[in-house]
Parts: sequence; structure tokens; C-alpha cells
Amino acid sequence: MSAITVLLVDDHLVVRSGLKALLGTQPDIEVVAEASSGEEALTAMKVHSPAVVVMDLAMGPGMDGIEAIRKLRERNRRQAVLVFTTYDSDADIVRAVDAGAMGYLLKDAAPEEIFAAVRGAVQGKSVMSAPVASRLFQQLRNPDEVLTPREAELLSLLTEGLSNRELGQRLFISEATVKTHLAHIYAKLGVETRAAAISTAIRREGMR
Amino acid sequence: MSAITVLLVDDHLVVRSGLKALLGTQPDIEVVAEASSGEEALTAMKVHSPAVVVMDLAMGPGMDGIEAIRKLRERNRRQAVLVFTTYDSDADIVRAVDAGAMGYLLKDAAPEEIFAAVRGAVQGKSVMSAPVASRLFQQLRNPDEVLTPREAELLSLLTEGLSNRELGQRLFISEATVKTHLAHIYAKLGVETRAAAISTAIRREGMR
DNA sequence: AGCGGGATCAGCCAAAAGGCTGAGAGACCA
DNA sequence: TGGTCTCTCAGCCTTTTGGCTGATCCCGCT
Repeated sequence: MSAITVLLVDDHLVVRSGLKALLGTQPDIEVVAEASSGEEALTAMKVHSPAVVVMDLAMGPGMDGIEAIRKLRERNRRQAVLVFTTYDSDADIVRAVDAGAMGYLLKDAAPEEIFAAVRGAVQGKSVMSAPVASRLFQQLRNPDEVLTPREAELLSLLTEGLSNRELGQRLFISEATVKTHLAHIYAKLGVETRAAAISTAIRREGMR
Repeated sequence: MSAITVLLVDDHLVVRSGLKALLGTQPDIEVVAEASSGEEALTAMKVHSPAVVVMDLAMGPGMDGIEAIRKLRERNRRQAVLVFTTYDSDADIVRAVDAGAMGYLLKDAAPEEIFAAVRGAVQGKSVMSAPVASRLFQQLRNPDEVLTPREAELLSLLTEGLSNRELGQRLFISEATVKTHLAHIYAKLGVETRAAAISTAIRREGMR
């Protein structure tokens, strides 16, 4: 039987090289192409039609990983896309799965985990790293932690370093209301201070 | 002439694997050991005495990269340490150089750049990626805005959302001293509040 | 009609943060 | 030796933030 063909997409040559070396040790897996951007990935896809695409989410300027996944899936739904990234950001996980990713692996995953994910992907199985899975479950169990649109808006401004007064002026609400929203946001994020809120917002929601 | 011996330190197996594959293509460079944490690096150092250490700064829990560099240099100043990391954070650059790093490369560096850095390091030459160098130059032009190593360290912890008290405990200094440092940091960053400091630090320094 | 969630606001109080001035110890350098 | 820089600390005062309770309004759903 023929080997599983794989396309690697990552803007870091070192990471591609490492993945290629790791996957190359498996006789039933073959890396047939590499790409360093979303655009390149789409081209390589047409040329090689790999069975599985292993892709980093963060890819410098240009098309980001999520968008690339969506476009790949639009063109050919048979291809399985595995996300392979450094951070287990809540927002990214949700967006990636929503865009059609079959699996979500972290870069510190064990080689066996990566091999299993690639093999599973071609069979339509979904594989994800333990930390990623636990985050998803936690979100499903605690819908209470989902921010309302207004709260999200406020949090977004908060990450720009505004004071309560400034937030109020920007959103045309009183400082008291700002404080109420903030209290709710802190509770949902599980933090006590605005500094921690900013920090976790940027880290876990990918806000910039 | 014998090959340049190298120790790789990175918590991601994939990255180590990739670096090893890349460096392995060069006849005059030999990867003699790998480590996935600062602690492991110190041990590997004693056993193998490599000429060059290539190390990631961000390494999960435990000893961070900066601390590892400092300890490595304490034990043997002949070893050249090259930082090999994803982000070109101002604060990290200052701290790494202060700790004794010989070079600072980004993970999207070209292979030739990496080879040149390794070869340069054993000859005492300092090599850094273009974005890193330009940051340093910019800082040299505006010395007033350059954070001291201690300030950079504090700012780094600040972005994690700690309070003044926590910062003091973490750094073994009084809260008064923390406030003094913060005042200086705010002045240098051109902000008035800690929230704004965190925000600009993360945006402009690529901190995570 | 009633109920719940979201958004809005107020007041009170304690804790945290920030602005200011001053100052000592140690390192480094001219 | 003197000057400069960095790191350290203290006290005082104002502003900001956070925790708490309670309240009104609107909207959508039952």
C-alpha cells in the first residue's frame, strides 16, 4: 500500500525540517511538499494533492493559518488538515475547528502523538493534544465563561491600556458601568486585576 | 580539523530535530547533545563540553533561558551561547546579551545565517538576525529609552499580570523598589499606567 | 403577564497603584 | 578621587481600581 502523502506548512524552516525528519522515520508517511505561507500552501495543494496537511497557525504577514485552512477546505474537502502550533489559545482552537481542522497538536507533542494524528486524519479521526482537548471540554462545560458582546468589546479596549474613565468615554457609558463590566470579565477570565485580564486576554484570545 | 561541537536546548522536540538536521548538513558542525530544559542543559554541558550552545529562550516551566545562559556562563566562560528564539523582544534581547549571549537568531532565519552564527560564535564573533540588530541600533540612538536589565526583567514579569507585591516577592525586592522601577519603565515606554505598559510591551516587544 | 439576561448606573469602602522627594550602597569609569 | 549609573528603599499624598450591594430599563422568550 502506498504511503500517506503530507504537505508541511510552517514559516519556520527549522520546524519544517524537524517535522520532515520525524515523519521521514515512518515508512508509511511521506512528506511530498513544503510551504512557508498560506499562499504557497494553496499552490502546493493543487500540484501535489497530499492526503494530509500539517500546518502552523501563526505565519507572519499575509494569510494566517485559519484563513488558509478555510480556503483549503473550500477547494477540496477530502484533504485532512492538522493544526500544529505552539500555543493552546482558546480562540484559535475554536476558530481552527470551525474552519475545518481535523486535529490540533502542540509543538511539544511526542513523535508518536504526531504520527498517530497523521494516520488518524486520513481515516477521518480527530486527534488533539491533551491540553487542547481539556480546554475544549472546559468550554463546553462552562458556558458561563463566555463573554457577552459588550464585555468582549470592553476587553478589547482594555488590552490597549485604557483607564476606566477612558473606557467609559470611548463606549459612551459611565465609569460605574465600566466597573460592572470589568467585574464580570474578571470573574469569567478567572483573574482579579486588570493587568492579569489584559495578560490572559492577549495570550488566550490571541488579541493584539 | 575537528568539527564544532554543539549542544541544542529547546523544549520542542521538533525544533531540536530540525536544527539537528540542518546543522548535520555541514561537515564542520556536529550536534553532540540535546536538552529540553535549562536543567538538562547544565548537565549535558558538564558531560559534553560543547563549543557552542544553541538555546531557545522560552522553555516552559522551570528555569528560563536567560537564567540558563547565566548559569552556563558562570561555569565555563569559554562556551559560546547563541539564542535561537521566535520573538524579537526588546527586553529579552537586552537580558540575553547581558547574561552573556554571543548571538541572537530568530527561528525564521535562513540556514546560512544559522551556520554563520555557529561558526562565528567559536571565534568570538557576535552574530544576530537583521530585525534584532536593527532593534539594538534603534536603542543605541535613543539611550534614554533603553531599559536596564533589571527593568526589562520586571517588565517581563509585569506582562504576566502580577501585582507590585507579587513582583517584589518574585524578585526578592521591596514593593517600594518595584514602584521605583515601574516609574522608570513607564517613563521610558512613554505610558502612565501599568495597563498601558503591558499593552505596549506585548505589542512592541512581541512578548507572550 | 412574568421571567431572565444584558446593559446601564450609584454609593461606599478598602486596597492597589502612581507621583514625588530624598537617600544610601555598589559598580564602573575618567 | 569624583562623577555617573543602577539598584535598592522609605514616606507621603492623590488617584485609580476592585468588591459589594442594590437598582432601573429593555428585550426576548414562555
